[in-house]
Amino acid sequence: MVTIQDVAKAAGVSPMTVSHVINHHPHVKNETRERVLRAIDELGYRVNVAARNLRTGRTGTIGLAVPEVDRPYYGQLAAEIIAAAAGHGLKVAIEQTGASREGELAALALSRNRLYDGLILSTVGLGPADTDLLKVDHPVVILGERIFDGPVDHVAMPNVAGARAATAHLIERGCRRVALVDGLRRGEVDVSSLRYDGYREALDAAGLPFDPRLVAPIERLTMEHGAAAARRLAGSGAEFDGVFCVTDTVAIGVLRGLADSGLSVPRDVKVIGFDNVAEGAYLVPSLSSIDPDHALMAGTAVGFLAERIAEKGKKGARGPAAREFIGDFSLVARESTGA
Amino acid sequence: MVTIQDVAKAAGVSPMTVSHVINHHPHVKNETRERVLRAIDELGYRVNVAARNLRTGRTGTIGLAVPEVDRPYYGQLAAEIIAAAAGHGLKVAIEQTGASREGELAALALSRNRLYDGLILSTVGLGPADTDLLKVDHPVVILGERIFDGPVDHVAMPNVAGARAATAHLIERGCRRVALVDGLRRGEVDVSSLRYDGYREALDAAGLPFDPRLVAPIERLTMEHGAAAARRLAGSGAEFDGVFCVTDTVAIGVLRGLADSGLSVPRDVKVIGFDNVAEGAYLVPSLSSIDPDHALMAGTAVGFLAERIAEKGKKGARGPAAREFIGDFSLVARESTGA
DNA sequence: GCCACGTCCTGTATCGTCACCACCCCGGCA
DNA sequence: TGCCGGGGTGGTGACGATACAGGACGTGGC
Repeated sequence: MVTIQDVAKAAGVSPMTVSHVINHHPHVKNETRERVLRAIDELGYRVNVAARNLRTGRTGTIGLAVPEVDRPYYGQLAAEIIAAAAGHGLKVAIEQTGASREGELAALALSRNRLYDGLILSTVGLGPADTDLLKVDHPVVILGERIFDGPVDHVAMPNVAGARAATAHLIERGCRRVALVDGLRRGEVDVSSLRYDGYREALDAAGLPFDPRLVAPIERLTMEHGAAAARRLAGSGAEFDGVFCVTDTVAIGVLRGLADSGLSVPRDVKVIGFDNVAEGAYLVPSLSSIDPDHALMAGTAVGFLAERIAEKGKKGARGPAAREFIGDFSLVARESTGA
Repeated sequence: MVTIQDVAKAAGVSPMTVSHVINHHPHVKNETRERVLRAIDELGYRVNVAARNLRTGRTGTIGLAVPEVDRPYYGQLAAEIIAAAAGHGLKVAIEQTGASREGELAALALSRNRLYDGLILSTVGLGPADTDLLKVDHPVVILGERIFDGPVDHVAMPNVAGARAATAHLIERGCRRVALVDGLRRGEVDVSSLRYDGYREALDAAGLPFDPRLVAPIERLTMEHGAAAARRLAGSGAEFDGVFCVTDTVAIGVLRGLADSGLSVPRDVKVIGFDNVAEGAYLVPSLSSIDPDHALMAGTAVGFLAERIAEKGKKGARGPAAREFIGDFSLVARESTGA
């Protein structure tokens, strides 16, 4: 294995000069630099990242903990995060938490082992009760929802407002009995609870009554459960002419379930989702959705994290207190809520 | 920062003993072990992964280079790989190559920097001409297609056989004019070329003529391009009653494009894809596809890589020569090829 | 009584890099 | 002439862990 020493010897300089060249430090004569670069090339020298990491205390890698990358939403999120991180010279390692509290804690632990410079955590399992666990001395950014008064930076979706807009859109399009397919509401700050709130607000604003029979809770936010929920709704005898689905992934399942039940979208029932995953535009009927501007959210999350990582370098200032960014959204009306 | 030395001092043992405890080495008295564990706990000691990596020459992380994780297929592949790697105690960092040759080379370079113990490369841009570039001294497994006589392990899809089966299925269901939507065929070993071969074989076997007007090449294997291709086909005046799509992602677009053109699936046109992505089962109509057993392929790829990594540890034997595993497949018939 | 062996533990020497600081040299300026 | 400053370069010493070799001690066989 060829080390920096070997290169130094070959180029007739000290290892430090080689290091300066590698790291683009100034104060190296052009001629020297070129001699070093030539030696590097000839010997086929490659920096040993592990040694550098040890010396600098940085790994150049951040962790991204998501429930499962194979759900469309998280895959697209991961892609955005990776792209944004690349802009900061950071690599991204993905942890799958399986949407469980344990998985999320395990990801936190890895970060604590200095395997990652920082962690972007897309929480599902952690709740306000766990804020203490987040009081760690390494950079963490929570992405996707809000942990009330958490001690770390948050990049949150416009959950309530988006859900309200989605529901209002259904109502505008003529729906009077809007169903809701959402996940288990465990507290005040999980996606399902927040979007439920938005749904309720929109009903209230329109003066429509809330009918608990139109709420179909599902255990996991998957296509499978979405489809089952739609069939359950259709089979329950409760009348409904619109469905707000807590995520697009669920909505894809719901569209399927409605078809299974012989209901036509948008004629019999209008459907809207949340997340605006790429697939939505290509479904038949195409899926209306709330678009939370993933790129901006991903960019902001990575930006927050990068700042925290940078400020750990300097000893002084701990930087600003926990920040919160709530993304904006736009409504994308497509065929599933069409006339 | 608390180091192994601090723990050793607190527990009244040598750093090595602490190391042994951490790494579950035998030959440590129970009482000693517990004393050490208590010290670790009290001091809040965490191993410094960077230092361990430097000393052992391993990082415990493998790279997974895919074109883009936000395409359903690669997202699902990534999920399987991450799960399989976890079984070997390996983390996975994802590189997005953007389906370009440069991106794939960049991923190789990172691996060469010992940032990763090994690399799983889902090639799209590299061709047989690049086999030399793969002659590297660190573990690499090519996943997804075959680079002819490459010097590294391969885990390939049953591309030709699968495509033949898909096309034959359309023919069995009564199609006589089967169109093909595939990517650019650049050589002999890219996905598009191999699946094209399978398509041709099935036509020949059924005694159906090949009509070049029924081949719609697209630049990138995306939903967008798939939809455009379908509209092009429908508008071209060429008659067709079946479409084999080179991937499911493309097929999702094709279904959309056919709907835009007023064609009904499966009544007017039957459609089949390749990959069996999860979404396929929930589309309306649900998508018939070739299921290549992702879990097995992912498991095999990770297994190959893990073996190579292990054998690098011992100095002797370079292990077996380049291996090749071609996965099996099954045909999943759904509504899109229904009566 | 002696040796061989297994268990349990330790001292020391790196792994390859970069931070820190010292240093040299030379031109410019008082 | 002497001093200063800064561009360019190098020496030293960790970073925190583990590999390796080996030592102390106890046990058991002959």
